Amino acid sequence: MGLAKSELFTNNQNEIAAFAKVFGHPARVSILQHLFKINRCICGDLVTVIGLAQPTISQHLRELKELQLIKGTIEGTSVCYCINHEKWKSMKNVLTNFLNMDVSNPLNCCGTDKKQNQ
Amino acid sequence: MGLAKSELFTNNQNEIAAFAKVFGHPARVSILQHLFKINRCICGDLVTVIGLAQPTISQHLRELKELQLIKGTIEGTSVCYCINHEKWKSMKNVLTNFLNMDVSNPLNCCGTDKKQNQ
DNA sequence: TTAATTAATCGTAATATTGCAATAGACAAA
DNA sequence: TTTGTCTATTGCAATATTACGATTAATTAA
Repeated sequence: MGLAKSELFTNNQNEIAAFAKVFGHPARVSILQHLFKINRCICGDLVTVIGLAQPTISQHLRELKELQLIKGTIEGTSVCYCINHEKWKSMKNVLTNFLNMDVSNPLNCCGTDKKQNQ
Repeated sequence: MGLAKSELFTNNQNEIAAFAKVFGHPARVSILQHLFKINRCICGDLVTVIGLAQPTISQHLRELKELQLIKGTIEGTSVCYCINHEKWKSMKNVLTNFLNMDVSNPLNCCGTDKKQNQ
């Protein structure tokens, strides 16, 4: 199918998945790291820095823009992209909450004497 | 192509993407939340709780197992799954480092007087 | 042994993702 | 206006993902 049955899940679960999904490609990770590093960037830079074709970079930028994690400002013929700090902060909250899940009893719940299925 | 050019990126970038990717589906988010909540789970439970078919759940469990975020122990005819806390902790480190990126100057790098490209 | 239970695997259909060449659109410079 | 520069969009090919019915494999119970 290729299509997640999102109606089976809570808004929070779908939101976590949506943010995680956009980080699920190293090019987008790399783009974000670059944007944080230089705090200003145009698309052409990224093509050189990353080594993917211009339409590919543009496509990855669009996915980041759709989640509002970055914003772009037109400057003449080029576009200046930068991190949307407010959105980044709220995304970080959502994901950090998920990553910080913990159990009352952190001991191994499965018997170590049993056969490990893997 | 559908295939990421992972050779263009650092090990760290690929690792971040791999972890994020596995969280990029709400079913896997839900499975992990359930495992944290009850600290012990058999596959059949998940099929009931989540509402996807058994082969689908099994497939999602395999992806989580491949990254060693969970482990399964055979108990009779069923399999007890639980969080691999050591791996969860190291994954959390990797992703938290990424999410905690910050810039020296958190001000908007793009002029607000310019046209917003979106 | 036979039957029942449980989870993994296989096979397949539908859809999504990745990547890029070609093109289009927007702007600046000449 | 024309030309050059930069980014977005379109269209497409290759591959990946999601989901599930059917089956298999492993174990337990009768």
